[in-house]
This record gives sequence, C-alpha cells and structure tokens, in this order.
Amino acid sequence: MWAARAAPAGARLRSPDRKVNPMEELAKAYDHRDVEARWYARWMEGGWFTADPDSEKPPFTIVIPPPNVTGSLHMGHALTVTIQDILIRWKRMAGFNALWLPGTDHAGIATQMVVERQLAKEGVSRFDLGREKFIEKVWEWKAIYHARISDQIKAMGCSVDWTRERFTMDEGLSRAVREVFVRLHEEGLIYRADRLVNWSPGCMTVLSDLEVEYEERQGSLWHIAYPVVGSDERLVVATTRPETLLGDTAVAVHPDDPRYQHLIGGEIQLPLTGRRIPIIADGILVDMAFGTGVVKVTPAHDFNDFETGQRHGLPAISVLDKQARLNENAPEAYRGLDRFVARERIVADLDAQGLLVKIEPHTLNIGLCQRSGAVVEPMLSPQWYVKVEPLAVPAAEAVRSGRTKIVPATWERTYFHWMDNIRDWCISRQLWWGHQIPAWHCDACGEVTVTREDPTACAHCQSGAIHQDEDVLDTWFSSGLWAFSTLGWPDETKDLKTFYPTSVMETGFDIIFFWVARMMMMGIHFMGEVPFDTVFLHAMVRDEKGEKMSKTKGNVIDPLDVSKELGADSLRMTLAGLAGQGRDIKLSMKAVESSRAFVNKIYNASRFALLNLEGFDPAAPAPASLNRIDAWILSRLDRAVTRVTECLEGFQLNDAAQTLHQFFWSELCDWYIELAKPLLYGDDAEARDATRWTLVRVLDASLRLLHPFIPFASEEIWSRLPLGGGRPEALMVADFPRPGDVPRDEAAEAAVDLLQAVITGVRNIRGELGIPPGKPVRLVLRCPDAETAATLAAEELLLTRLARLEEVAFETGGERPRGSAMQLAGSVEVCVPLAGLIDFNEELARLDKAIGKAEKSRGQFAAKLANPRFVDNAPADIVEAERHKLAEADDALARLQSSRARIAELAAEG
RNA sequence: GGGCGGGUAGCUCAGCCGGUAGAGCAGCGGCCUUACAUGCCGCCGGUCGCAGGUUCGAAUCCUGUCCCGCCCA
Repeated sequence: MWAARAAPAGARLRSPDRKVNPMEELAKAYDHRDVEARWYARWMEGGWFTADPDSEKPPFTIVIPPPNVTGSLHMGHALTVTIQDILIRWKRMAGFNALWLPGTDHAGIATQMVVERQLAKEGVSRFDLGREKFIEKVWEWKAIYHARISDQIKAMGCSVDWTRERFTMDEGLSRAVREVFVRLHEEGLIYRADRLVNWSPGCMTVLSDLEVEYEERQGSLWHIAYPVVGSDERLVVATTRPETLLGDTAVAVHPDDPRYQHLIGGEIQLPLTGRRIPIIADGILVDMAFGTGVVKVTPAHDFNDFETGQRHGLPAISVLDKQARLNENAPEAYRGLDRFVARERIVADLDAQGLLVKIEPHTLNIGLCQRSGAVVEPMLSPQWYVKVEPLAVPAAEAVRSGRTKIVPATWERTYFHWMDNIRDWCISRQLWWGHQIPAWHCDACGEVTVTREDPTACAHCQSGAIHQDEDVLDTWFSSGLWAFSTLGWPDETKDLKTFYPTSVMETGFDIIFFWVARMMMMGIHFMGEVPFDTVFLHAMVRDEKGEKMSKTKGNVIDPLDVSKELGADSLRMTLAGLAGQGRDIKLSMKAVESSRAFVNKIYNASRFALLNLEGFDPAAPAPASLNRIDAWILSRLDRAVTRVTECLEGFQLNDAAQTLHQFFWSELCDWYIELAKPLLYGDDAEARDATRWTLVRVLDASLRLLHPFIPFASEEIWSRLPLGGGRPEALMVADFPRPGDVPRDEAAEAAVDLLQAVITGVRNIRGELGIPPGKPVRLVLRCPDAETAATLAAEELLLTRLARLEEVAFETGGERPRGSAMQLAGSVEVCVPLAGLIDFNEELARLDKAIGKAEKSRGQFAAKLANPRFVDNAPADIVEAERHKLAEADDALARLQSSRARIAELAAEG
C-alpha cells in the first residue's frame, strides 16, 4: 500500500504532524489568500523546484515557452503554465527528475515598439537617443516586465526551476546564437541576397513571410489606358495599385491572347513619366480572363512582377522610400508624398488626361504587419537569409518517423504542409533591440567577414576598414535554439546531457511555424537529435462569447486578477478542465467560480474529517478487515487513480480534471462521507476506527492526485492531515498514487451500487410525491433472493440514516405491502407504504410516468429482437445482451403495472 | 483555390476504433439534515446542422451539402 511508500528513507519531519485537535478553529470556507504565497515560499525554501543533473531518476523536461518581455502575462500564458505545471508536478511526484526551465524572450520588434511608443509619449524618438541609449531604455523596460512576469508565474504556483532561468539575450544564449549563425554561414546555409522583401513601413524593418498577416479588404480596380507608341491604340491595364505605375518597366499580355498579338514586342508610353516601356508576352503572370488581360509589370513593388522581371530581364525601378513615400525615381510632382496620398493624386492626374477608363470595386487580400498593422510594402533590399530546405527535410522526417509526436495528431498535417513547402527565411531585421548580426562589411573590398570572435580586419583583403552589419536577427532565430541553448549549448554541459532531448514542448498551435518548426530544425541540425519527444499544442483562450481577448475590446481577463480574487487553484482547475483538444477555449468567470466551489468542497470534506478524528492514531495499523463501504471507496479510488493516470499519459487534462471532480465530489463527498457518518458517530469503536483510517487514506490519496491541478489548496489541506511520522516533507514531493495501491473490490462496488439505488429510490419517491425530507418513512424491500436481502440487511443502519427511515423490512416473497409507492432498484422493489402520507393519485401519476419510460425502452429492445436480420447477423453476445435487457424490461414493466393496478384500486376506494 | 477544426439539452462541452445519448452550469420543486447554502435531495430538458449511403443497427463510418471559425496560397 502506498502508505508505506509515503515514507522515503531519509525524509525528515519538517512539517510537524499536527496533533489532531477538534477544538482547533477551522474556517467554514477555504480562503486562498493566506495560503498561496506562504506555500510558494515554502516550496522554494525546500529547493524542490531545482532539478538535479546527477539524479538517478529518469529525466522529465519541459522548457517554458518564453513569454515576451513586452508586457504581462495573459490568459493564454496562464493556460500554458497551468498545463505545464500539471505535467511537471505529476511527473515529479511520480518519481521523475523533473526540470521545468523558465525564461523570457527579448521579442525584438514587439519590445522595441512598446518602448518606442512609450518614448513617443515623451516626444522622443529612438533616433534622438541613439542606438546605445535606446537599448539602455529597453533593458530598463525589460527589467520591469521580467519581474512582473516572474511574479505572475509564481502567483500561478508554477514549480519552475528558478536557478536555471534564462533570457534570450543572456550572454550564454547570445553565444549560442553567434555560434549557430557562424556555423550555418560556414555551411552555406546563411547567405545575403538582394530581393524583394516584406517591408513594414510601420516598424521600419523587413519582416519574414510569417510576420505578414493577410486581411480581405475592399479596394478598387483602376482601369488605366496606356498609349501604344506609334499607334492610336491604347492598352488598358487593370491595377489595384495605380501609384506603382511610376515604377512600371513593362506591360504584359498573354502570348496566346488574339487581342494583343500584334502589339507584342512593341512599346507603350508610360503615363506621367515620359518613359517608354516594352510590351511583353508572359503566360505565367497574365490571366487572359481577368480584367482586360493586360498587366502592368512593376518588378520593384510586387512579388509576381519581380519574378516576371527576372524572367524577362526587366529593370526594377523602386519608387518608394522606407517610409513608403514616393522617392527620387518618381516625377518631381509626387516626390515625398505618402503612397496613399500619391495614389489619389495619380488617379486624379490620369483622369485629367483622359487615361482613367473606369474604377471597379474589388476585394483584395492585403498584407499587414503583424506588429504595427501597417500595410506591408514589397521592397527591394539586401537581407540575410537561411536556406531552410536542408533543415526542414530532416525536421519533417522526424515527425513522420514518430521520433517526435505531435498531440493532437491533426496538427501533423499542418506541420508537414509547411515543412514541405518551405521558403527561405529572411532573418535580418532593421531593429536595434536584438542580437546584432555577427557579420562585418569591408569598406575596401566589399566582402563580408563572419566569425565567432569580433574581427579586426577583413578576412578577404585584410583591410582594417570594416564595420559590423547594423541589423539584428529575427527574434525567432534565437528562440529557435531555446530547447538547447538554455541547457548550456554550445558547451557540452551536464544539463544538456541529462535533459536533452526534452520531454514535452507545450505551447499554443499558433506558433507551430514560428517556433516549434524552427526548434525542430535547429535542434536536429545542431544537436543531432530531436528537441522534444512530444509536441503538445493547446487551444486559444477566448472570452465567454468566443471572441479573442484584446485590450481594445476590453474583454481581457487578467489571470492575476482572477487568481487574486478566486485563487490560483480555481483558475488552474478551470483551465485544466477546458484544456480539451479543440481550437478555442471559452473562459468565463462563472466557470472559475464553480472551480472555486470545488476547491472549497475539498477543503470542507477534509475539515469534516479533521473534526471527526478525535483520538485518531495515524500510526495505528491498517484495520484487520474493511467494511463494505470502505472497500467500496478504496476500489473507486483505484479506478480514479487509474483513469487520471491514463488521462495524463494521453495529455487529456480535461478528462483527468473531470475524473477528479467526479470522484471527489460525487463519490467521496456525496456518498462515502454520508455513508461514513453513521459509522463515525456510532458506538462501534472498531468500525469507527476503520472508517477513520479509510477516510484519512482516501483523502491523502485524493490530495496527491489533485496536487498537480490545485497545488496550493491541496498542499495546505494535506499539511493538516494526520499522516503519522513518516510523512514526506511536503505534498509536492510526496508520491503520486499508482494504480493498484489500493485493492479493487468488485463485490463491494456491486453491493454499494445496489445500496445507492435503493436510497435513491426512496429519495425519488419522496421528491416526486412531496413527502417532506424530514418525515421518516417505512420501507419494505422486496428482494429477488435471500442473498440480496442479506446484502441490504447488512447495511440497515446506513439505509435507515440516508433514506431517513423509521423502519425497514427485507423480504424475499410474499405480498407487496398494501398501498405503497414502488420504485425499482435493479430487481429490488423499493416499497414505501403511503398510508396517511399522500393521495394515491399522486403515486398513480408517478407510476404512469415510470411505466411510460419502461414501455419505451422495452419497445426498443423488442423491436430489435423482432428483426430477424438482427438476430441472424449481430454477434451472439450482443443478441444475448439484448434478450437479457428485454427480459429485465419485461420484468420491470410487469412489476410497475401490477403496482399501478393495486394503487388504482385503492385510489378508486378513495 | 488548398488544408484543418467546429456545428450534440437554454449555455459550455464530453461521447465519435458502431450496440437503449452524458456531465457541469442554467431552469423547476423541496430542504438552514451537527463539513460545506461556494451546500444537500429530487425533477424537467436533445429529430446529435441537413440530405443520401454502408450496416441487422449510425451522434459515431462513407459521400454530398449548408453554416461558423482558423491556417496556407
């Protein structure tokens, strides 16, 4: 039994086993306020969050998805840390060397933007401060929010190993970033190229493909006439971006389009510019059916046009600057104008010249900057790239072969689709906050030097005139290393050896590409092994209406507020209960309140126990024999332990939470404690002691099971349980219950099932007939056989108390008592004589309802069995089961009908 | 255009390797029963989006279709 395992060798008795003192005042309701901070401090003091690289235990590792230091944690973070803490605490209790490594992310663009915004309020721009001063400001910001995030993580009860905390811009992690950059560069997987990129005029930096979000918007399709040189003809192009006309370097038609055959190879006069550009034929760019079948080609401002330009050797003329204003390549009249202002001006000018043919409404997908919301501008610029395909192939293979499992598996398809269609990753950003790119440009020869140590001279021409690349790396470049850089890489540390590959990567599905995929690629490439055994992806937390929480909508629920008000445990239990495997989680305060009620229930059940344990000796041996009720609850406990364990193994935290709720509330509180009361209050000392023993065991095990979910309350309550001298120092380091710790007892389960059915039957009769709960009734149980009668008779005391009886008789034959209400408990007739209690007509109505139900189900079985194809084709055991059900239904119906007939007679007599 | 998820009781969801539809909350009725009114007891409530198909049997498998949402192009 686990009671023996509860005393590991060397465990000191740190928390004194309180003498059970019934006089000790226990508040009527659980109050989390004075509990949570105290226990967190105690856990820290115990050093129990700290993993030991020398431990003999099997490792279980989770690295936290590092929250951005932009601000405080939201509900999504609360969900993440709840799930992870449940897994970690469970594994720690189950005998693993559990490491949960915390940390934060510098979040380049996001953090730089919030700090810039803050400075803007003071009327200062980052350029006013200069790079160095500005970065100092960001570090100040980081310090504030890092502290806030740490407090929030503590408030949630997270058992993270603070001794191993990391930040993506730590010295160690920066060294990892540098090593990776240099190595990939040496391997030819990092290169620099001048291409069309996604430029965010809002953030003044280039973005990767992933950082662009598309949104459908209403726009227009402008039809513009381009005069053909040496002819009266005009070619009408349809465009969504008339302002880029100034950068057109060709007009394209489809090579097979009969309308324009004669013009291919000719030229048009580009309006407003005085330039002449060729008319080309391109079957890839042009869709004959769309618009006019003529397309303007602007290689410097459109991705498709860029490729067309490459195919035809067209020049690329950029007409926009970094703030998306018209530049010196545009005619003077438009220079300096914002792109959207210029658009209006150009359209007006074309109209004035009679070149605007028409304007059609048109919906288009527009690319927006994830951070600033600015419309992304395709822009020609030199940037650094990672050649991803060689990294992606093994990363996809690792999941295909099952070395890394994705849970829920449905996300595998998404992962494969992205990996199999991957494009090179633009990793440079025109920011100041981040890892500056370790590349030095030579002013003399123009070559680039990339080295592990800062160079003093160009590696190509030895010139000393070199300067470091101004740009920094994409934040995800450093987060992509998180699974191993946090463990000490590139050094071959003990931590790395012990804890890599990590066990579970738990995060939101929204960053599967940004982060999970990149960690897979980097982990496999640099460690030679997958970074995690399992990727566990959770849903997005939304408000109760299913809307995304956002500050502007004002529907944000702050986890810190909730945990302060209702307790971190309540929030955790709620989130765990909602952590199903769907896409959305709708969180409401009502749900958290009901979790609080659950926590309070646990507290009160324990309080009940404590108030009834006067003189209980925790060191007393287990009772020689258990009564049926005790055997039953232990058996049910074992089922709960088994189920919870299965659910946790399968990452079904919601099912685990539900099982706990169901077991604790519906079985332990609603039945066991109620059944135990007569024994605890009774005169039979032996029975009383056995029940006390069982009550303490079951509570102990329940709290262990519950601990990963509600660490604070479980720890607090458990600390008050009288468990004897060998108890572990704290619940968090106690053993997690194991299936088989306590015996199954199917006979006891069957007996208690019957007992419950009988009690429920009496209650049902009371409720439906309006017999007051306080009014004791007589009960006659008509049993099918002597054994059943004996089983029930053995529990006469419990039956009498729970059903509130004044008298009970157990019969195996004879007549049903005259004028009694009847309800079936299996094959037992639960009869309550009604003489003087109520009008028979009420019982008549009640029986009619029951008969109706019985007939309906009898009908279903009968119809099934009347179908020869069912009887012939269905498996024999199924047919047999149906026959049995039909027989039972027939029996029940007959009893109900005969009961009805008797009552009807009596009702008629009045 | 491609892919994915969801549509089950008033609400939130479970059930979906086929065999009389479940839970919590809400609602209704009754209880201050010596742990808990953040509670206890009882009850009411569903043509499982729609249409076909497979099968003795479909919420569950297949096809089509309609809504809602997400991702990718």
